[in-house]
Amino acid sequence: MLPARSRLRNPGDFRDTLRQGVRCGRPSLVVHARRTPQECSRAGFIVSKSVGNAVHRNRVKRRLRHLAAHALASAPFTVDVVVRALPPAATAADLASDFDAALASALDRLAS
RNA sequence: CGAGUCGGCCGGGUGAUCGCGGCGAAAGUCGAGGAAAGUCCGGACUCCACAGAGCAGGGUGGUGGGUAACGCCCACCCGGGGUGACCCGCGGGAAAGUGCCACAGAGAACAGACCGCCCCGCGCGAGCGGGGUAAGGGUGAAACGGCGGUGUAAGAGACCACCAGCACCCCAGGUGACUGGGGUGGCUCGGCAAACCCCACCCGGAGCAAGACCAAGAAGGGCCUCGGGUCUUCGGACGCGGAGCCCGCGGACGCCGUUCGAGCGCUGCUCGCGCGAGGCGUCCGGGUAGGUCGCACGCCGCAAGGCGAAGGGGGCUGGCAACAGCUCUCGCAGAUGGAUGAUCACCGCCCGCGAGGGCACAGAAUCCGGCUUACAGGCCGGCUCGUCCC
RNA sequence: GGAGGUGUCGCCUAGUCCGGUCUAUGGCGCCCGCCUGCUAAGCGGGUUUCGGGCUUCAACCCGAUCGUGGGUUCAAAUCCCACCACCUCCG
Repeated sequence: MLPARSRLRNPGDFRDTLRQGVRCGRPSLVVHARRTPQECSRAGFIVSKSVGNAVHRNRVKRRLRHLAAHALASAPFTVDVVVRALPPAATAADLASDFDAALASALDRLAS
């Protein structure tokens, strides 16, 4: 999954990424991303109470983190990414394709 | 065999690949629950100087025991339900006091006469007036013991026998709640304390965002209002800037105070006991939201090792039991935008003819003991009733 | 993690402390009528919801209902217990 240095860990980083980054939505989630001068890419996740109880929220967060670990390793440049999970994420079978599509679109817009 | 009742336990398994957090130099090793939940109780621990007294306030409420403690658990008593096993009960006090008992009804706690019954007087009569009467009717959730007899104008514990109930006394049993038996008394006394209250016992307050240490910085945050912007379902929502007010840090000035003592002691008052050199007001300046410990077995020791624990399991002893004692042995999640996961295969269970689909409730956040609530499916045992067979 | 608060008609509320005709008060909204040439405003009336009597409609009547479920009481929106949902605060 993601080691601790590849995770966003304070509120300031979250806020900067949400406000200054590009945004791409899919039915089950929204991806915010921005380029960063850090040595490695980082990811953070926002899973609100409307997604489900603690078990479902943890499961969604872990699946997303697993997907992000592969995706960020193959990104062409280092980025900070914040993924906001929407209520359909709890039961979405195509969470992986939604995430990949949203992140690819975000990286395209950052590259241009 | 059928129906029922009570209790205990489990909560998918194995393997492969890729990963995450703690510890470790590495190899490696450990890594969610019976409820981790709700936060309803009780403790440990930390700070408030100590955790003191009285009042106020809050809690508990049959008895005896268990426990670190409890509002929890066990056993027994009483009341109610059930043929029974068994279940349910905030289960002290209503002759300490205050209060309430709507509507209906004559009358609602002091007694009381609407209908009826009886007597007397008046009247031709229907009836009217006065008195007696709580046995009958009616009202109500509740109407001042029950059945029978004596008695009487009619009646009435007015009197009698039996029964129920109350108070007191004696005897027996029990640690006790209480139970059984006998006697005396007045003849009978309503309900509500999850109404105030009285009685007995218990409770100091806050909580790991407690608290301790280190580093950095001298900045901000909140409320309200005005201006303008974006979106709008026209209700409003979300950013930006300015003025004012409040809070926190530093500085300046003024006032009060340093044993004749300001102020403080984190729920209110009084007392007592302390701490105590700063406190209050005005003006000016201006921004950190970091880390380590607490914290995961602890303590002592350089070490070898030793000692200990409200932890799990086994055994023995005591006890009806809850539980306690002794002994052996095992294990120890510790994250902080928060690890404990993902994919696949086989087996197991459920639904479906099949293809196939599904596998409950639910995720540690300082740690324990309880309670309550949620929960697919499964396992084990005790007991009761009914029917049949031996 | 901890500390508190609130649930009453479509919406906002009163009533809860101290139990009783509460078949739940008021406002907004909605419906009907009057007024007007028409509308607005104004005036008058009705309106919690569900089930049943009940049948073509209307009117009327009965029962339940104050977040949910139990309990105390003759009687519960009100008192007690448990649960559910939502909201606020903390350095």
